[in-house]
Amino acid sequence: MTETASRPTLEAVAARAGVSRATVSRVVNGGDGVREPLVERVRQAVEELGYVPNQAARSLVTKRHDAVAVVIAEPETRVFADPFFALQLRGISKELTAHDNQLVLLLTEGRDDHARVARYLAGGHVDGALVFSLHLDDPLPGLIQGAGVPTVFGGRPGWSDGTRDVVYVDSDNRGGAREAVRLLAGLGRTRIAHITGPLDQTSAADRLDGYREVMGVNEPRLVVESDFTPGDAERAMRELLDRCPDLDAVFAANDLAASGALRVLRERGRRVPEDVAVVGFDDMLPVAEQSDPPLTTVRQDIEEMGRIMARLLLRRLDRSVADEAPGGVVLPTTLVRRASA
Amino acid sequence: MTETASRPTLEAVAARAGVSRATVSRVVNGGDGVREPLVERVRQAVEELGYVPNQAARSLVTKRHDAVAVVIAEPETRVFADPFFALQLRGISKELTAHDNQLVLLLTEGRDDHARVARYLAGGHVDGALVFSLHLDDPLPGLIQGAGVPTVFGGRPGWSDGTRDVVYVDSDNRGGAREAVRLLAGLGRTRIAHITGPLDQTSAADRLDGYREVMGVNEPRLVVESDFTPGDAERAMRELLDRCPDLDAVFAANDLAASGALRVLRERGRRVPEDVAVVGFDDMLPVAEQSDPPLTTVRQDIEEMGRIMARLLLRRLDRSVADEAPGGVVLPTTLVRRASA
DNA sequence: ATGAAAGCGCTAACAG
DNA sequence: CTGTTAGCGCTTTCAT
Repeated sequence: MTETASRPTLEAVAARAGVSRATVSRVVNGGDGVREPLVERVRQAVEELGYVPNQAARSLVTKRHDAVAVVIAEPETRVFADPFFALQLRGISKELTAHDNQLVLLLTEGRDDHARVARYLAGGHVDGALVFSLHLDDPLPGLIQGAGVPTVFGGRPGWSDGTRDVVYVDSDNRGGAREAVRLLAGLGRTRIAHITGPLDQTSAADRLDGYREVMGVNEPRLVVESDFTPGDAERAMRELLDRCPDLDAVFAANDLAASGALRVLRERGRRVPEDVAVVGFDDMLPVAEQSDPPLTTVRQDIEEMGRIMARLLLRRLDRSVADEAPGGVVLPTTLVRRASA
Repeated sequence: MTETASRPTLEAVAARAGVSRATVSRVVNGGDGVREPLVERVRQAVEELGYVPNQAARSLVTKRHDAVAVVIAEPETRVFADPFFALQLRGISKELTAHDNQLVLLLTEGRDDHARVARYLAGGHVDGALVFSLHLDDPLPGLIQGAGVPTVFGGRPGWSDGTRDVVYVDSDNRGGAREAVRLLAGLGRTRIAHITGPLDQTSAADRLDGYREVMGVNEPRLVVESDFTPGDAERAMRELLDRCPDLDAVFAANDLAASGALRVLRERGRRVPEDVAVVGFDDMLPVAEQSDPPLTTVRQDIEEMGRIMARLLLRRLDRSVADEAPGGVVLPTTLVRRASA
């Protein structure tokens, strides 16, 4: 590794081009109001010296960092077992880089990390934050709001039931669930069970709400709480089958859970979809397409969600004044019909 | 959002504590050579004002950023369909934050992005880079080496066959493959097929090598190239079955491919493991444990790989001089026995 | 052991 | 239009 040999500074470029630092700075930052011949000379010098602006110095004066933090708070390891965040990150990354912003990733694993993240955000290293707070009781969102950094949340934060002016992007979990259950009902199924996700997450709670809205009557025997994992969904499915041997459909809160349900159904000799129709949620391709039978499911465009979060934040950062639509953006879902229902 | 109200500076703390900026700086950075009573007073002032050092200002003088870039070059979307990178990121993140370093994530999607990444790295925003270069012909690694940033690679880079002094961390793909095939052979299987990964990736190539080493004879009819996805693995499995109807085992280059193979085997009426034994690679839990039957597979500790990469890089950064063991670190794999073989 | 002062590399008034 | 001049907030000699 060659010694970094202190990269050239503005000064050096200026000398080389025979102009002042200010002029070089102008050219480097867009070249407005500098006459063509000079611009050209400076460009040349920049090229020859391989000049790259020092971001630290720039930030020091502009107070801009062109960087945003992505905070993923996830106590459970589960999250990394599905491609959810990966997709979201990709969407975010695309949008951010399209606007020359860097993505600083902050993964948290527990209470200690919370303090660290709060400190980091308060330290003004980044211009804004994109936060995924999945749990109702998560203290992180509060800390972050306290840090005074413009923030957009991924998923409806549980603690902001309408009042606070948080900005968030979410899928239409409730609407999607309604669609799923309506499909099942339209198929003539009458005993439609629901395997929920962890109800301390708004996405799971909203899906349950959607289910209930369509079902009308509240039939607790048809609902069992689970945790979005296939393993626990198997347990849930068994419980459901024991309680209601005559159920003829199940709406699982996500595809992973649906795949667990499918397994139990097969093991118990129920044919899908003939005896029991199954609908999942997410349209996580590797799971939904590869399950047996392939899953009918509610698709949400995760990558797009990420992109929109980034876009919202960037817009907020641009117009320095807080403006327009503080609330939430809710993305539509679409039903994807495959073999399981 | 309250106006950021310009955070307190060192100056402010100094005033408050009745000392000089230099003293505050010393305390903030460890407090060596400052007498107890003063240290206490400064600490107090820092606390009261909620002072957080401005990283940009600090970097400007120290030329240190306490940040490292993680570059994930992935032309294919496939990668995000499995939790591989997520796990690796988590390992990296843990190690990095344990040493007060930030993680800047750079995702690339094509040629344009390469230039951008190279520029970013050359721009000296980060102290080092962790790079995942999975393809033989990837130009990125070269660009990065050119940028003169200390780098550790994830996975053996294809272009560095022994010569260049690259640092990398990899699983023992070849050894793991050998173990898998030996198990199958030990089970009395004699016609062991192999579904490979994309052979322009060293991991896939190494696994194939391991397979061949144990098989001894080169029997091309038993090997078909695939791409790590379940869908294409199905195609591969069918081809294999057509060419060698009497095969009695298959070693798939990863769990996803194994799951595809399993599906075709079932569809063709072959019992697993009675008729055909199957072994995968990765031990990607949601896939390996949930497949039917559960997969016997070669486990690699992805998270640990990430952690070690970070550790290596951090060590490199500490001792400013290039020192010791430049080569590669190869992590052992372990065979996990489940029902499929 | 502490303080004074000199920049780090850049942008942003302000002159000219 | 271009150059001059102040700093941005911090670390780091160098005195004291």
